[in-house]
Formats: sequence, structure tokens, C-alpha cells
Amino acid sequence: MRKVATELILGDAREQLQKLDDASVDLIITSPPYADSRANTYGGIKPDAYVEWFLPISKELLRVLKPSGSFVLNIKEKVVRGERHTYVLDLIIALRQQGWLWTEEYIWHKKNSFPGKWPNRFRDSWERLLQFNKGKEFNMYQDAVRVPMGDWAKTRLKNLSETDKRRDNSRVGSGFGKNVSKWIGRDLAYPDNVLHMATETGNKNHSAVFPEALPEWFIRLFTKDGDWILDPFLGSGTTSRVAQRLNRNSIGIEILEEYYAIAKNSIPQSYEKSHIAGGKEGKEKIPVNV
Amino acid sequence: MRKVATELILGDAREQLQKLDDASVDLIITSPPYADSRANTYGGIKPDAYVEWFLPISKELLRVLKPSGSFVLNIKEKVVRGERHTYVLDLIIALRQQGWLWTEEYIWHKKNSFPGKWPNRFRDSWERLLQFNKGKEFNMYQDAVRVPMGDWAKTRLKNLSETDKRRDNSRVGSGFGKNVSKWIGRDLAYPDNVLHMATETGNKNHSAVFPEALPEWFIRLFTKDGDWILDPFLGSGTTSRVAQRLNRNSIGIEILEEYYAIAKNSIPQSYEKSHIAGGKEGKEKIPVNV
DNA sequence: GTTCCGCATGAATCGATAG
DNA sequence: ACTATCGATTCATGCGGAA
Repeated sequence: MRKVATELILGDAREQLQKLDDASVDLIITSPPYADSRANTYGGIKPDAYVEWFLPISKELLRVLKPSGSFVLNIKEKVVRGERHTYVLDLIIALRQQGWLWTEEYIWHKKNSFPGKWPNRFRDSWERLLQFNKGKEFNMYQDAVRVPMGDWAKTRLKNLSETDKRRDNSRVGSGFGKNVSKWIGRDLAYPDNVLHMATETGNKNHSAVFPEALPEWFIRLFTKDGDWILDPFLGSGTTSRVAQRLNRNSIGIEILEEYYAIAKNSIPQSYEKSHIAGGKEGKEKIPVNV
Repeated sequence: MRKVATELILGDAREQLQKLDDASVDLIITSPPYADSRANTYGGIKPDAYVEWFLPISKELLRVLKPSGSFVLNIKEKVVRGERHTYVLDLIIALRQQGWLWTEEYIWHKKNSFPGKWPNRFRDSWERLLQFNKGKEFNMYQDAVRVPMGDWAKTRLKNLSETDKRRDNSRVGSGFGKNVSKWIGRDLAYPDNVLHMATETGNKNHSAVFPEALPEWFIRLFTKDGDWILDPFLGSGTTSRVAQRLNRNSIGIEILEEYYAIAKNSIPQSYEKSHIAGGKEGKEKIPVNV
């Protein structure tokens, strides 16, 4: 196993990003705090102020991303007074004005979305995965996500429509081998831009905003062995954990000590630079000579 | 079987909509020509001019829709020079300024999307279904679209967990037994806002922009027997056909004679008013006294 | 060792009540 | 009138203990 660096930084993304080198990261994938959510930890950004809050951060992201890299943003707008708020739409438009290209919008379909019943809407079971780039040319390793083994294949098999699921259930009685053979027969199919993945809820040791399969899919798709991955809102460390497992270098920034501790404790062999994390020698930049 | 009216109108939506009464329609569901497509019918609207083209139409739609009605817009932005164009986002923002409320965005996941392979993107297998309303109160018949529930319900009913009991105890006034009775015999759950529907291919003579299951779902959700449904871009008649089958009155407008003919021939017992379709007596409004 | 089943929990939203 | 808090609603998932 090759050695990779897994930098975990405790601090505010707006400050810590400034220490990173220009064009030094191959993939940015993150799930920033949504408007008004996680108010007790991240301060609860107001919907109307969301774009204004995010633009200085995305400006730094634009600087540190390599021209061949991609930026994947997991976000969803909040419902305010019965209406979907437009701050995510406004953000997309603002990011384009900042210099980003809005390449694609993937859909993350969460089957186990938050329950509830309301008179005017159903459960919201999807989120946006916005892909931005610096130019029209970027690295994409499509073959890496059609590997028929591993979590992705299992997820694809497990998460089908209700109709398919019923068929699957009825198939279970007649033997599991039938399912496997069906998958193997289709091993040349590329995926589409709708990802079916369940959230990992609190029954695990740590609660993460997205399941490991999600960053894994994009890491495989947009990076190769030894590349650098950045998550400026690391949370409990999902992105860094997956990056290390896939043999990619990574930098994770987390503002909240509690989450930072969870990330640090759950990631084996992480090479942390406490002098950077402590902010004592702010001039030093990473990643260099790790 | 009750008699319903199925008006099919040959003409330009911008003109024909003016003949409809104020607040006379319960549901508008349509799939307008996307930018740059159907160039020979509506002149191939350029992406940059799309909002400007659509607003006069949506203004009429706002007028003819009942306060309790919904407007469901099936639309998808085009990829221009490697980027997703923002005209759909711009349209949402513009429609809000016009007075519409952006209530919800449903995702239509097309399981059998058009195959293809590109160096920088996967198959686009989803489309937006934007729901707009005139106010926060509107008709919604959620029970009409319930789906089979997972088998968890059976086990859940056997024994209620401690948490369930605690949650039940916190309910104001309602007795414990009353709550349990709500679940007994129930095998239907409410759906979420991601719709999994395959496109209809092959076996039909005409190509429809959406499968019958799609308007059917929204017609069941937002209208009741005898309500009025409008599709200003009818195409080959899918919306009108489904509306008639579900015993709803409907008005369909189509500009292209070829599609109009297909719709007319494929819909049995349709009560057309040729003098309106021909535009000779433009003053007459429908639906009245049908 | 398997399979089965109980069980807690979650980027939520609405409407009523209170300040 | 306007904002803040709170209770009610609801279902897929995966862990862990039991069969």
C-alpha cells in the first residue's frame, strides 16, 4: 500500500483555505452547512445571506483547484413559508459569474429521507450534486465507476424503483444467483446522473451527512491514485476516510472541535500537522512535500 | 361513465389561451418545447431568449388557473458548450417575479434514458417537474397516489417499541389505542418527490414527450373527478388522453397540425369545437357550458 | 454461520401557540 | 403583524440480539 497524506485541519474554511497552494487540488467535494440548518454548530446561515456567505469560500476553491479538477457541491434548498427558496439557484448563477462553469447536476436520490406528512408536499428525498469546473477540459475516469464489484454495485442492485424492488423481492425466493448473473451480464453499462444511495443514520458510530458511497463514487470518477482531494466542510470525516481508503491524498477542514475529533479518531494513520491546524504559523502552505 | 369534455384546439398557445376564462382550470400540466428543440414548430427558441418567450404564456396561465389549482412544468435545461444553461433557473426566478409561488421541484427519473456516451458526462436520465401555485393553499389529494409500503409495517404493528410509546404519549389528547388503529390494515405509504417512470418507446406511432404515467400521477394528485385540466403544448395528446380516461375535462392546445391530428385520432369521443380551433370567433371562451 | 426481527434515528415541515 | 418555540407527523435503514 502506498503512503498517502491525510491532512485534518481544525479551523474556519475561510481562513484555512488561504494556506493552500494555487492549483494544487484535483477534486473538491463537500457538503456545506445548508441554510438555517445545523444552527447550533455552524451558526445557521440565513437563506437570504447564503450566497454572500459562500462566495468568498468558493473564490478560494477556484484558486486552489487545478485546471483539470472538478468541484462537486452537495446542496439542497430549504422550504420557506411553503415555497422552495431560490438561494441555491442564485448560488449557481453567482458561481458562474465568479468564473466557474456549471458542468452538470447530478441527483442524489435518498430512499430513506426524513419522514413526515404535510398537506402540501411529500417527503423531500433528493439533493443536488452540482459539478463545477474551471474549464471545459477536465479529468474524468468513467471506467472507474462501472466496476461491478464493491459498494457501488451493491447499491445499484439494492436501490431500484418500487416496481423493480417488488420484483427483486419476489426473486429472492427463487435464489440469489439470478440477481448476480443479471448484473454480470450488464457489466459494460455506464451509470447515469441519478445516484441512489441511502443516508447513513445515527445507528452508526458517527453520523455523516452523506454516505461513504457518495464521495467514493466521485473520487473514483474524477481522480486517480495519488491525487489530492479537498473537503472544506469535513464534518465527521467521511471524505477523508474514503480518500485514504482509495489511496488518495486529502485535506479536510472542519471548524467544530467535536466533529474534528471524530474525524481524527476514526481515520487511521492520518498525518496531521498540528502547527497548521493550530494556526500558529499561518504562512505555511499545504500540500507541499508531504 | 360520466361524460367529460375533451377540447382539442389547433393553434398557437399564445393566442388560444386568451380565449379561456379567468380562474377556470384546476391543473395545468405541460412540457413546453425546450430551447432549440422543435425548431420547426415554435421557431426554435434560443436558450438566451427562452424566458422572454415563456413569460407571456405563463401570464395567461396564471390568469386561467383557479386559486386552488396547480401548474406543473416539465422542463430540462440544455447543455450549451459543455455547460448546463441557466435558462431554467432564470425562468423559475422570473416566474416568481410574475406572481407564481415555486412550491416544489419533483424529479422525474427516466429509468430507460436515451443511451449514449460522452467524454465529460453521463447519460442525462432525469428531468425537472416544477410545481407552481397561485397561493399557499391548493388542492392536493395525496391518498390518490399512495404506493405499497415496505414490509416493515407488519413487524412494526406486532409490538410497539419504547420509543413509539414515548412518542405516542407525547401526543396531545389522543389516546394510545386510537393511534394504533390508524396503522392497522394499512399497507400504503405516501410517495416522495422522486418519480421513477420509464419513457414509452417503440410500440406507439407517435413519440410522446412524457409517458402517460406522468400526467396521470399529477392528475390524480391535484384534481378530482370532473375537474378541468389544461395542456397548452399538447403534442400528440398524452395529457388529454389520460384526462379523459380519468374522467376529467381537459383542454389541449397544439400548434402543429400533424400532432393535432394524432391527438384527435387517438382520443375517442372527444368533443371538439372547430369554430374555436379555427379561430374564426375568437371572442368565445371555453370552458363554458360544455 | 446464517437469517430474522426489534428498534432508534434522521440537513424536515407545518400549524398552533406564545412572546 | 411579526418572530420564536414546540408538538405532531412518518418511513427506510442497519445494527445487534435472538432464533
